[in-house]
Amino acid sequence: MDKAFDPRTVEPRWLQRWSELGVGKADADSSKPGFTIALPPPNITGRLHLGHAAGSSVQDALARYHRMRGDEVEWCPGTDHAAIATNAVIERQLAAEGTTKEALGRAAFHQRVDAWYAEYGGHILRQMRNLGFSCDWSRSRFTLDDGYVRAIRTAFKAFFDKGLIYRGPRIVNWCPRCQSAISDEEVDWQGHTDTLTHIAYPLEHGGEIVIATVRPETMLGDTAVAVAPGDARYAHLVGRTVVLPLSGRRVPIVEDSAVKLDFGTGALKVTPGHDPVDYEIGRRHDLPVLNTIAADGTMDVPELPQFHGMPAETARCDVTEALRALGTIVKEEPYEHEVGHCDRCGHTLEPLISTQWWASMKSLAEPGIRAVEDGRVRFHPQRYTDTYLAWMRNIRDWCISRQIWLGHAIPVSTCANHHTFAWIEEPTACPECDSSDLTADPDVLDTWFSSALWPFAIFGWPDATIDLERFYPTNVLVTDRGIINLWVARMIMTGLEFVHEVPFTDVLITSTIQAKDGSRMSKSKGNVIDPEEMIGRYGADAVRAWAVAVGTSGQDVRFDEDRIASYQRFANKIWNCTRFLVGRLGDGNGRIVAPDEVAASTLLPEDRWMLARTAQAVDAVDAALQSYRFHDAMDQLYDTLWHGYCDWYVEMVKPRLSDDASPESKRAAAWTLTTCLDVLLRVMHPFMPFITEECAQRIGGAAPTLQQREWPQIPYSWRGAGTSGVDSVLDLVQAIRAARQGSGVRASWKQRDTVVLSGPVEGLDHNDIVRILEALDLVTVVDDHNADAEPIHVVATKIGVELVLAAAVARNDDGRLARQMEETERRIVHLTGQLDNPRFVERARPEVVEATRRSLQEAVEQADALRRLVEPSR
RNA sequence: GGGCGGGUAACUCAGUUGGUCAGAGUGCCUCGCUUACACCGAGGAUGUCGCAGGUUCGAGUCCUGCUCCGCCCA
Repeated sequence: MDKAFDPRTVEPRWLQRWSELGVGKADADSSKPGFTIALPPPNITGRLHLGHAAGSSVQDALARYHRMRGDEVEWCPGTDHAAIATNAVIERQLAAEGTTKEALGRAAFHQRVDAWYAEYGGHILRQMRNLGFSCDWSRSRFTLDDGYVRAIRTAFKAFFDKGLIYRGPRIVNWCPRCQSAISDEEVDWQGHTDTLTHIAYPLEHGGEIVIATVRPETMLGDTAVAVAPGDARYAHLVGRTVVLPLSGRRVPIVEDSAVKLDFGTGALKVTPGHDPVDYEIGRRHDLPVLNTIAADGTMDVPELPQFHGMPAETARCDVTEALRALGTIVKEEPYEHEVGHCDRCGHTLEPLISTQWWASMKSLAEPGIRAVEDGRVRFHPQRYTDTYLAWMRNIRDWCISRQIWLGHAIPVSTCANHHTFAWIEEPTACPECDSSDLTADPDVLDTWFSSALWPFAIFGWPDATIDLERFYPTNVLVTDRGIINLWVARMIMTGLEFVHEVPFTDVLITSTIQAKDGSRMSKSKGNVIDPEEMIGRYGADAVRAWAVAVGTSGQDVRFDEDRIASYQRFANKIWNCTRFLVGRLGDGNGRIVAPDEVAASTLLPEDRWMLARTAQAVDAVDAALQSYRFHDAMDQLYDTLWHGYCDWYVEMVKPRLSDDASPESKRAAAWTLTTCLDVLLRVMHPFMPFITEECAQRIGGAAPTLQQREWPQIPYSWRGAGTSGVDSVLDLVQAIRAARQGSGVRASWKQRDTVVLSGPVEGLDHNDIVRILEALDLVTVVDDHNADAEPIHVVATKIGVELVLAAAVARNDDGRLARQMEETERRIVHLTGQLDNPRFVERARPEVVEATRRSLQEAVEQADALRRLVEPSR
């Protein structure tokens, strides 16, 4: 084995092996319990980013864990057609070529799209395969697959026939660049500093009312001025008429509770055609709706030719100037607010009235709310339940149509006799009047409509397939909190509606990885971290372990490359302790000769100590994964392998592996070393699959992959075997080391020091203590020290010693004992105070009081030991 | 404006029902290249757990207010 772990030579070997063994492929006929994860489908033309890598690491850990637990695991991958994004790319290409999609025609446009998919599509899944994620690649799905299209049309038609889908004019978020409506959930709000302009609107018959707005250009579409009900400043004006500057139109002053008293002047210009709040006000007061901005974002005011056709942003300045010329600008002040941008292309959105298809959500939301309220779906961390419920309880109808060409056509046609109907198979005649003069709807569906069907559409719904029966509902959904409403909620609603079962029982929300400075990672800021680069630098295991440890706390985390590096070192540690066993217990061919199990009676206390620690780690991992606390699991494994196994156990046991050790003791040590490493490798495998495979392979008799090994079953005998005695000796070792260093002895001085034990350790006989002490440190335990040697006194938790340094150094009491004494006494005072308080003894739980008493006793014992050592010798 | 979350060692973060919970990793200081590992080992220093109140025998841990920073929704 090489001196250091090199992921670049190890990883490719296992990628190939897993692929040959078909590790991810699920058998729908298996009789094992099922465990299913639907991979949140990434954009087919996308590239893997850190968030994907982190989320996939978590899913892979779950998948690998459950395979080892004996479940039939289906982790179904796939991709999403990302209509708006891809549509935008193609349109940009066309524009660069000096043409448009309209000039090209639909057929040619779709050819362009197919060519684009062929060239860039699926790259992200290939990246995932190359990183060893154990998805079931044989079941990979794409939202434009034929079967998937049928699922979408089936769902659409079911909604349509139930009257849950309707078409009508409403105010929408319109992207003038994409030329399409955008749903509320896809609006990217960005902070802007604009100008809040106060404008005096003259009243008919004299007087004025001053309104404040950040969008003066929309005043051309004002159809009212609103004030808050009961606002004393304006109550006398309600019902009067405003004469709008520039257009001269007469509009009423109304009262509406949407108006905020303390915002601006307390008087609001109402533009129902171009502001969602105003739209609602307009509905309540039956105001006319004027469209003064066209779909391309230019002013549509033919009656005012000086503004007509200019971009709205330009018009904002020009209108302000025109008003200034009229002398009606009262005040202009800077104003910070949030402005909606298109999620996909970044363009500023323009709220405007548009005729769209809508899905009525209220009746679908109710079962979805109940499913979460009664715990059929659980969010982790739990608090996201509130995010979900708040949105569901205030749900609004969903704009499902998009005016782009790419995507699923809205499966609706209208015949010459104005019969409108939804269909699954493309129709040739109207089902009502048999007319063959049909017009198909030109719009396409929101991509999220198809995503909403993901957990069952991937398994063949609407057909009653074996896969659907076997794998639905899925168990866990691992995703980002940003799409709880956009996606998770909708999957729950459609799952309940169409398959009558929740689509998953647990939703695990992963952390958002921020840039080092806490800002959001984004391509435009250029602060994006490429996961493949990190993997190249530190190895896949390091990146995975980091992602799993850091990515499930439910808290945002700042990217910290050093943290990944620390897991690289951990992988190296795993490698090297395996290398140690291969060196000492190997067959000469790089494999460990697995010793036969030894009789329990031959195990020494330190062997039982290691078995117990290993058992504890396995239990902790199981418990942690039960509640998705991956961080705890990783911490436990890191600590047990590095500090328990490598730092302590391997060091304790080294002398027993030499040729002059007793064969029985050597066998016990060899068996314990091998067995514990094997167990730890298996338990670490879900988190660090490559290094664990590579090392486990070197322990004789292993299966072709750890994925075919069982999750360790810990024998009862491993647990609870009294190990506190060993811990006490280890404390003592640390104390001796500290004392020696505190005395200024050079560490390189290799003469053995002498130790005189001051008392027994429970559960250990004298030989045990001597063996462990002498194995871990350059000391010899003797009955008594030389009378003229001056000892250093050392006290650990339960045991004290006199340490005689072999090196003739001047005593350099650094005040260690005095500090220790002080600390212990402080502790005694604190604990005594607590126990002297009758209210504590009365009210605290008995086990707490008991624990406190024990602590006090230990402290007193330690103080005694300190005194015994210090005082008589002075 | 409404809601949620965060402010714990120099840095990045853990702290599951209030009672050894003041931790880890990194960094820093001292020492050591001892045949598993310098991607290492041994030892060490560092925190009035954002601020102010309150509940409690006892509070990073619960409640209230304030403050700063994120996110979601309007």
